[in-house]
Amino acid sequence: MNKLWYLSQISLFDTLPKEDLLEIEQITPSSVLKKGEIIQTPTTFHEGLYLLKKGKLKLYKINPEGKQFIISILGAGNVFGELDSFSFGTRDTFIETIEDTFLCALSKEKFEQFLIDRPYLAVKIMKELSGLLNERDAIMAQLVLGNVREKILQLLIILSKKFGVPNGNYIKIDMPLSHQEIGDMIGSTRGTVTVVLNELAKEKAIIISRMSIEVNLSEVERLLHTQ
Amino acid sequence: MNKLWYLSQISLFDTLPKEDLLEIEQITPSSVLKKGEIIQTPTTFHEGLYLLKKGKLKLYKINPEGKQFIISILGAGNVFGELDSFSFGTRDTFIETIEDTFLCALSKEKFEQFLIDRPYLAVKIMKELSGLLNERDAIMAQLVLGNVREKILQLLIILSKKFGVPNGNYIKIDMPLSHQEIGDMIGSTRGTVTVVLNELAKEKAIIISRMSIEVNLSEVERLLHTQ
DNA sequence: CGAATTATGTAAGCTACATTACAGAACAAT
DNA sequence: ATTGTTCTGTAATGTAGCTTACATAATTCG
Repeated sequence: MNKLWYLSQISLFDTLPKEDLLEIEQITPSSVLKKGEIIQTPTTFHEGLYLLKKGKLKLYKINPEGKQFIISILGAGNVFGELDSFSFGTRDTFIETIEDTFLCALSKEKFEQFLIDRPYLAVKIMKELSGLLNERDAIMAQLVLGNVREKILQLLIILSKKFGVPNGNYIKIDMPLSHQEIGDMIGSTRGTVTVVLNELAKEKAIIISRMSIEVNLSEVERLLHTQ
Repeated sequence: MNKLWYLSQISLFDTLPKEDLLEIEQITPSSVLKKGEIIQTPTTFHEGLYLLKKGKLKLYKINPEGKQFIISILGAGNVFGELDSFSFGTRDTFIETIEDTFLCALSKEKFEQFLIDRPYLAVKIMKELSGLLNERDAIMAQLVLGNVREKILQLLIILSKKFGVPNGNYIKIDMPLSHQEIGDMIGSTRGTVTVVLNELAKEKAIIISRMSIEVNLSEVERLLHTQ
């Protein structure tokens, strides 16, 4: 599996012709990161865009009391980083790998030139950003309006759509995921998450084991809409 | 005050040369709406982009129990609407005027042609969307991590920066604003908002009267950061 | 293997905030 | 002026979910 294969998996660039992909491959230095490395904090970021080729990142904020809120999990194909006053929603956040990860970096100059040469890419990015924005709005509404059970149900739906791998009647969320981290994604606590997950497991909506969740998507969706 | 004046106030278009503004003016039909009109619901939207020339809109979602969450307030200079799979964060939302409002509409064809002719506009839109995204992330974190008092403090900061008019040592938020609506913006309730606002007024951080709030910005910021 | 670490289960007690309810004040409409 | 409507103040009561605490199981690491 060469570099080129990864690039074609990256949604933002998936409509580029082959010669463009080859060019990106040549101009982008790539880097390898171990699980648990912190790539960025609100005070230490460097300009540039990054393409996530393999692995997963969590994007989070921390409040003055040290409580963490995970805004989003990025997987292969996502882009992040900041250029001028432009970013993919990663400004003032912590970014940390939650798996071993491969990145490739696009410098400011390279990206700008790339953009000038290919006007259709800008439209693609506009749509990508617009999608992120709509997604965030939907999540925000659920975070504000729902109770913990509903928030967990919605989170499971989102994660299994984004990171799900079919496994019989269930969809396995392909990611190590502790109850604490789930709590940090929905603004709840470890203990409460444990209780709700066990409830849902008893109702056969999910199957849980240590650091792993499998989702019966249709059942979870049903539960969310019939609360 | 002619149409052209409004257009130059619109941030997305504020770097366009005069001849471009003139062209927009000619190609955009404008419309006038009374306070309280619902422009869009999740099921009734029509394609096109809209420039808000004067007035204010609220953008909100409603959950199955009928509870409302106001995602954002748009003022003069903001753009909204949807084209293809592209929007400014207004997908699946209700949009309602909270003041008498003037809009001008850009059709799909006009907008696309405009974009093709002016590549720098795409970059401007990318930055605009990216700014919205970062703003939403910051708000979301506060909504999840903060208590009601903190959420109100942050909201007052945002609103006074976006809609503030200096008035002595205070900044008047230039918008009719009930306690219910404030509750709907932060996921709280009318009664709780009343209590907290009266607390803040007693602490001289704000001055309140019916449907009106003036903010002592530095004091409000101090309170938020020293909780 | 044994020790240290991390994830999970569970429960008592507390608290911030919602719910509900009522009353007065400001405003709008006729 | 009178009536209806909307906004605001306040308080009693209820409760979801947080805090804290402790115990067990699973994993990692020396």
